[in-house]
Amino acid sequence: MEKSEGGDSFPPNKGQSEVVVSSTVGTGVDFPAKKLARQLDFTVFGQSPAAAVTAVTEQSQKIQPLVMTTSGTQIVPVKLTPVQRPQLQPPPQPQQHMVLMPMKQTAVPPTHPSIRPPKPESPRARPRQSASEVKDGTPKKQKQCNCKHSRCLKLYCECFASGVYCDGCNCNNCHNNVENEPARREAVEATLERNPHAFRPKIASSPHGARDNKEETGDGLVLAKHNKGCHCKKSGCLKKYCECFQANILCSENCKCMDCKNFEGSEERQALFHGDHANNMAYLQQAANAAITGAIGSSGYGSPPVNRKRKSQELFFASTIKDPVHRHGQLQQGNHIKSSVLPSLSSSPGPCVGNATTVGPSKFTYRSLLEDLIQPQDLKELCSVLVVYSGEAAKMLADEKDASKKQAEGQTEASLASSTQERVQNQKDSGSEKDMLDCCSSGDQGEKISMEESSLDGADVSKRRPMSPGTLALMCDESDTMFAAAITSPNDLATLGCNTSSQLPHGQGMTETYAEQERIVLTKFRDCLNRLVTLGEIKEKKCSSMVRGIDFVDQKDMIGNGFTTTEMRNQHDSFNNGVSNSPLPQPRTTQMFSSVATTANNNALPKVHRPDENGDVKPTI
DNA sequence: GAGTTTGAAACT
DNA sequence: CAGTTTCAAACTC
Repeated sequence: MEKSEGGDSFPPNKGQSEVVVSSTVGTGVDFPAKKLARQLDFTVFGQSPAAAVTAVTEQSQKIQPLVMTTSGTQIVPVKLTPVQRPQLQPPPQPQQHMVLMPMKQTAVPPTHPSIRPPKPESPRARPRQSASEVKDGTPKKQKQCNCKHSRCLKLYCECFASGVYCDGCNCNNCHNNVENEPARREAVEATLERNPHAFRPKIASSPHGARDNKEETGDGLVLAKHNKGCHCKKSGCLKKYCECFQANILCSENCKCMDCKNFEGSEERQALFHGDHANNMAYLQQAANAAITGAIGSSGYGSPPVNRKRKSQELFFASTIKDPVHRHGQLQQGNHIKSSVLPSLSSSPGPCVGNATTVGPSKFTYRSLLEDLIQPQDLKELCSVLVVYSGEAAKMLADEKDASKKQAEGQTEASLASSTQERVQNQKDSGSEKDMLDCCSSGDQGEKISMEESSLDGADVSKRRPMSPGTLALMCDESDTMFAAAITSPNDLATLGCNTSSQLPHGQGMTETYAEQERIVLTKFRDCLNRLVTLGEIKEKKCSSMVRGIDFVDQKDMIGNGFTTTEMRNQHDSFNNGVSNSPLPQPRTTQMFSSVATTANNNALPKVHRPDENGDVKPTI
């Protein structure tokens, strides 16, 4: 098997087309490739060239011929996608893959545009800083070695081990370049002679390569094994000295390490994990984003690998409680039902839930920063307010139109007739407002706040009684299909509209009213969302500052169900209170709602009372 | 930035 | 295969 994988045939033989030589562990998680360069995967020979090509990133700035084969195949080192760095390393970085390039029966190493000029002695640049490390999430250049005595022709040299020429490295007496290709080739052969697997990936044991072997569990955990295993003695396998740790994998039975702490459940490992994340704002932001977008799981947010090795220590599930993130996830599980009723605004949907319910105790998921901030009743009230706004807008427009119409025609009509019409109109207005409030109250009474239910409600209501365009607009996402199916003719549309709209004499007026209603509703809704964003940012900052406090015990009250700091609690309450008349300065959440409510006709806003979470009845709208 | 520590690679 | 040395990255100060 290995003979055919290319590792033994470095240069490989029988390469016929451009294929990816290494897929390594490019899982997308953020950690520097570093020594993982030696995880070059020769096991994927035979993969489709298309897949191979797509696997190569544009960062293949260092595409260089590496080894000439006797069978017309050339291994070309290429930079590849970032490899996952242990949870401690936030940013991704390019990794190197090797691509077999078809040769043209020439023993001369083909030149490549990206081949840099020979560099006998590289000037110092950033010593000991991987060029491929990234800062601020921006991928940087490939790692640069600092070899001094190996001429970059031994596996000590990461460039050499990666199968790439040194490029911009800080090495001395470098022979890992095109000008020293003969010596380089000789070194490769010698290396392969010593160890036929020298250029094979270190991480992964599957014949399909590292990628296949590094299973991701959905939350960033990587299941993989170091082929040879580490032999750490003093680092506890919790430093980058350890290749397993560096590869973001747990030590396995292949390892011969001493005092290993790189296993799932290791308190030290988790403590390290926590501490690093606590100081890493990027992770917080990433988690927040993941929660919001639902892009949770495989690579968005580093997490400890699953247990692969339990030497002398048992799993400490309880220890994960120390982990704010873990606890977060656990609480998320417990809180899922509650949060799931707000799929669009609250926690992230599927992935989060799936992970939380299917993975082991050390897995964690992410919650929206707004999860505990927005309650179902909040949404209900928001919808109610918007519906009221819609009705008010329609009413005002109708009044204006009516007034202008009367001004135009009133000159010639009897004052009695005019006043009669006005009375009728007012009655209609009242009726429309009443209808709209009925719509709202119907929603309230139903207590069906979940999106799916509200959608059904909307469909039912639309059959029973007219709905304002504002209401329909609020339901557009959920009931588009039903709404479209229900409206089979313009008459239906008119029927669906609230009476306020139907009272308008002309379709044109109705359209304008609808437009105005929609504009108002959407504007207010946008304002609410903007404020939610602000609140989320506030919460994030708060979370971050507390996480930085190192004292994770205190974070219990911050993350998860207990995330109700005074500020956020107030915000939440104010959210519920809406346009409460509290003399105290209103938190931002209050402003979010009050801005909606106060800009409307205050006299038209109904007073709705409902018990809050604590059973207290408070005025809301 | 210099010095130390560490563990893989190389060597015996 | 085991022990030692070399080496360069990781780490510390």
